Amino acid sequence: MAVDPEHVLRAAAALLTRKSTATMDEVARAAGISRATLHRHFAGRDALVRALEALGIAECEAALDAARLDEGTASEAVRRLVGAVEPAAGLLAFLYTENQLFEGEEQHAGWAQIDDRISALFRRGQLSGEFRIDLTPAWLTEALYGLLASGAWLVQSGKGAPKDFQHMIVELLLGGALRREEP
Amino acid sequence: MAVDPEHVLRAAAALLTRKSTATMDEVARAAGISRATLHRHFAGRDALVRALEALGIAECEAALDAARLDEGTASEAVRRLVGAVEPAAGLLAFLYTENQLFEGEEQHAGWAQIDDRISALFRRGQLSGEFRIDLTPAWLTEALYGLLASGAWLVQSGKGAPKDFQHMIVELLLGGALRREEP
DNA sequence: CCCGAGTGAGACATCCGTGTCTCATCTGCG
DNA sequence: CGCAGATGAGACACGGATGTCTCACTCGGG
Repeated sequence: MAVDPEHVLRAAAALLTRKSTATMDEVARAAGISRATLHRHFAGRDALVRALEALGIAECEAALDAARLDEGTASEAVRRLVGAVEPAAGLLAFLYTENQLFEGEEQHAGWAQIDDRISALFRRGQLSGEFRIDLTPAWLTEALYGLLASGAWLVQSGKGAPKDFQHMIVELLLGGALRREEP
Repeated sequence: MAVDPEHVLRAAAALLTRKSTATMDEVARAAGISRATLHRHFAGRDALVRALEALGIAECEAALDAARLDEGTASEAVRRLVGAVEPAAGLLAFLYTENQLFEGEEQHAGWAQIDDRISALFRRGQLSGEFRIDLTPAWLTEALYGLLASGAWLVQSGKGAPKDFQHMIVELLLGGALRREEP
């Protein structure tokens, strides 16, 4: 029975999201295949992570496309983006921390492109007067990543409901914790 | 010459913050001692991480004390807290990700206590009408952790200035990205 | 001065994950 | 039915990190 590489990647993502140090053997088990077969499809752990990275980037790009960042207000676009990226949040959180230990090596060019698209969204909001200008687009982008990871972690640990994911992140990112008189 | 365990811990924290997979040998080198001596003070890598955890908790508690969370408005307390915790942000970011792979094992009770103190601060802000009530204290606490990690990462990667650390985090956490007419 | 605690350097065994290989089994297709 | 390709199970060697041990050196106090 032919193995579906896509399915293997999904299983690997789901496992590594929870246990980033999982063994190749554990990944194989999680995917329901043997270690040998896993190795036939992905040369090694490195190749597997690279493939996951490519998957994460692809999902990110898809979410960016689906969110139509150029349409409507920047706030609406941010809300759509968070909603669209939610299913991939766990995988992204894994890759986010994984990337940080690539130290010397150059990171995948795809990330820079994603950074640019998100930064451009925040910049658009600033230029339209919608967002404050004392917080740099780079920081807002990084903060979005951090909040996505925190949100994914909160949901995964059971301390938050999945249905609140989008609301929690968008409201905090855009509105902040302070109470307002006026919307 | 007697080795100062405190100094060793500081060096280990500084290194592991940047490279979380650093070897015992690398840690020893970073601390300016031999691997044998490192092993005499910390039974193994596990013991070293536990000691770092204790250090991180202690610094967190110290920051919580220094921030005097019960005085003034909750906003002011949050600002003081972020400022006080900044020096330990790197270490905390390391422990934050490290804790997630403790999976089955019970995590150090100290973290729960810290969570409680921070959650209590946000709850105080909500009760006083200062903070909005549609975001749970648990989420605000988790979000603070995420923003601290993102901020530390931004500064460490050179994409942000250390002097902006406190402002970036506090302003985003409390005020959000939206521009306001009124302070 | 001498002694002992503490340290550095290195050897050594061990464990764990990895990568490769072989062989038996199974499945789908002609 | 029979074959070819794919899979599962396991053995095996390799490398890296770890933990332990020994031995020589040094520094500081009695």
